[in-house]
Amino acid sequence: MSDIGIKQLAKNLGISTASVSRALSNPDRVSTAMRKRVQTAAKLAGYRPNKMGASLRTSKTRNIIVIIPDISDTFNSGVIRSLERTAANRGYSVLFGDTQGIRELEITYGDMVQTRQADGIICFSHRLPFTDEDMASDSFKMPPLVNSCEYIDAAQAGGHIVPLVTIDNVKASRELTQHLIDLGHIDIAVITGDISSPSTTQRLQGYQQAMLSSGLPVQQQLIYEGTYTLEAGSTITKEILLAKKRPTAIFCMCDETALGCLYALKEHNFSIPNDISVVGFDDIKFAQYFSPALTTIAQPVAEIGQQCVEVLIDIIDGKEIKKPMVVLPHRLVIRDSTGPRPDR
Amino acid sequence: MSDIGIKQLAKNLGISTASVSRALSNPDRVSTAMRKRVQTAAKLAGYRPNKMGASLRTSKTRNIIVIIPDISDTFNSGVIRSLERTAANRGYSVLFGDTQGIRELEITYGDMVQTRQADGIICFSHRLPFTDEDMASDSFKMPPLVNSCEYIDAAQAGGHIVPLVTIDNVKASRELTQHLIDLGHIDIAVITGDISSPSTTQRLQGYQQAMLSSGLPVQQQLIYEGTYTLEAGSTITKEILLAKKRPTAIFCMCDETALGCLYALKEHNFSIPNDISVVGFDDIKFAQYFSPALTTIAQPVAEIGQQCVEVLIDIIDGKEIKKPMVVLPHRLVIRDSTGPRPDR
DNA sequence: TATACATTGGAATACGTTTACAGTGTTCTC
DNA sequence: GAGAACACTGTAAACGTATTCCAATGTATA
Repeated sequence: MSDIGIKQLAKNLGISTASVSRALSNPDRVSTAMRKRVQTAAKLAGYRPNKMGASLRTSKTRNIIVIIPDISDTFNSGVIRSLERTAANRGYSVLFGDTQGIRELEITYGDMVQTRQADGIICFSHRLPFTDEDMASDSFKMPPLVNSCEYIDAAQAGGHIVPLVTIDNVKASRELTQHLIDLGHIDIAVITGDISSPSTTQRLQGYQQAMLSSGLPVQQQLIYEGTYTLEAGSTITKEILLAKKRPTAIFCMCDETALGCLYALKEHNFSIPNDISVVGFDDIKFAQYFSPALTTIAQPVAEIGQQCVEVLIDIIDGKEIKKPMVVLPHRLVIRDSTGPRPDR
Repeated sequence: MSDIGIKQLAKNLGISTASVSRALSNPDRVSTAMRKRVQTAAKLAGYRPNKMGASLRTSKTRNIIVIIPDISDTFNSGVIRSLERTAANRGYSVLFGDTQGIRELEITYGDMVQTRQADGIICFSHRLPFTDEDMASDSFKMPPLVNSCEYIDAAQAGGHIVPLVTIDNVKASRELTQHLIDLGHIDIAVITGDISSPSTTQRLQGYQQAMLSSGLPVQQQLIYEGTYTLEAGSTITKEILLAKKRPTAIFCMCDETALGCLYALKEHNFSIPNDISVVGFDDIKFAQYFSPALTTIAQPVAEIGQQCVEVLIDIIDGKEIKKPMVVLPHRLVIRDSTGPRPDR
């Protein structure tokens, strides 16, 4: 803990700094005697190599910057935890940038690779964290970057391929909708996420596909634009209840929204699933404790986080990536918030 | 974005690196003409200063490491978000270390200040992230560190005073218990958090104080040792229901536990608050959407995060800190999960 | 025995920045 | 108009490490 540097340590031992460095970070390039001597001396003196110095020399920071619109979102939290864990195992630290969806902040955090504060980026947004200006420049070089859960349009990315770790949103959404259709539901309302995000679009697609392939009409007035929040679920559900012809099922595009939805329904004395069925998406840890327990799509949170980091590190290490897209399996979890369509 | 350094930029402009550095980071120490010239050239060339180099020189990283047992805990998430935001405003980045309560990981992350990867630490644990061995060493110097919500025993800290940002857990717990007592409850069960954490002990104290000052007995068999999790709430509640003499109220030491508790009660067809009252602690964003909406103690999440960062940066900047402990106001939020003691 | 070869340690350098110090020219003061 | 004060810029030395050369030593080969 004493503020000792490699030079001082070398001097104490009467050897060169090179030997110290080797003994500590490349132990096999040095004799056993030397290795032991240096290592014990280092421990004794409480020597801690200054990572700044090392980083400057090697131009590797062993940091990963995670750019995320809302770090306190429950689904994200799960992924984050896994990210951090995997990164730590691989010898990387994780920095977080919570952007609140603000473009300017995205750019700021995106810049951290350029300024050598991080070796790569994991992004939870559908936009790249670089200015159009930067990306248009012909000297632009895409830094190591992996996207989590949100597809980035190749056009927006200026032709760059952005690796992606995700589930198949279309398919998951189709299955979830099909589950409702199988229960006899015909009028199925949807509360979407932010309409600008591809995950929302994809889930909407899945919904439409399921409806059409069962010969059911897609009713535009049943599609409500929301956000991935509790509040949206609550307020929009009230709106839905005011409709002349009420749906018998509500598809919420995330679990938080579904909780808001359940809340509003119960507030108005609807019985779930007897009067109205509700489904969510994500399977956050609370979902099974909701009342009623929520039918939803479970995303493999831990695997998503892990894969993001693995792929990113591969890119950082300059390895060839076979597939730019990792699609992980989801799971339809049927609980108590869905039931047969009520007779009218 | 082109990989250009300060030297090259200086050479291009036919000036010294000193002038470039000054023009960019100390603009007032340079003539207007020079400033403009350098700034436009820098922008044009896409020059991004290498922070590693700067850090090495200044021995400031502008990083803060946050050591936290569970990053995905809903209460923590809120604080984290605020932390990150405040830090960013003050020009600091935040690194996260999720320790899962594992001692070894705490140490690893605690070491990041010694290895110059961060300037200070914000800690969410009741233990310091240093080995006893290190702390015993007389060359040990406490790095800038602030504790969030958890008191650290001075003895454990080897006599060091550890700044703390928290609410008054004893008082909050007392008020919460008093609320139940005011409703006529006498047999009030408690589901604690991890018994090793001071916040739990303090909340327990508050409970006992309230009981005693109302002349009610503290019944040891009503105090159940749990953890700050959903699962604990659910399983322990079932245990409580099996007791010969059932309590009429349950005090859960965090909202997640309370949700688990509500779940178990409903599963066994208890009506809340008619049969049993339930209170939580924290007021996580879900609390008001629970059914019934949860009576709880609201912690000022945003302020906690902000204060932690402010105090830490003051310490880093070597400022004298007036008070080593910042106690923020909490708020008793009465919702629908509590009601009068039922007649038996 | 002489030569090639493997192993090991040391000296020096580079990474990219900031900053103390020195130097130059300009303006101000009396 | 001389000297001081000032504003600005350049020179060069760090910061702490990893690594590339080289030299030296010991070891196996011809």
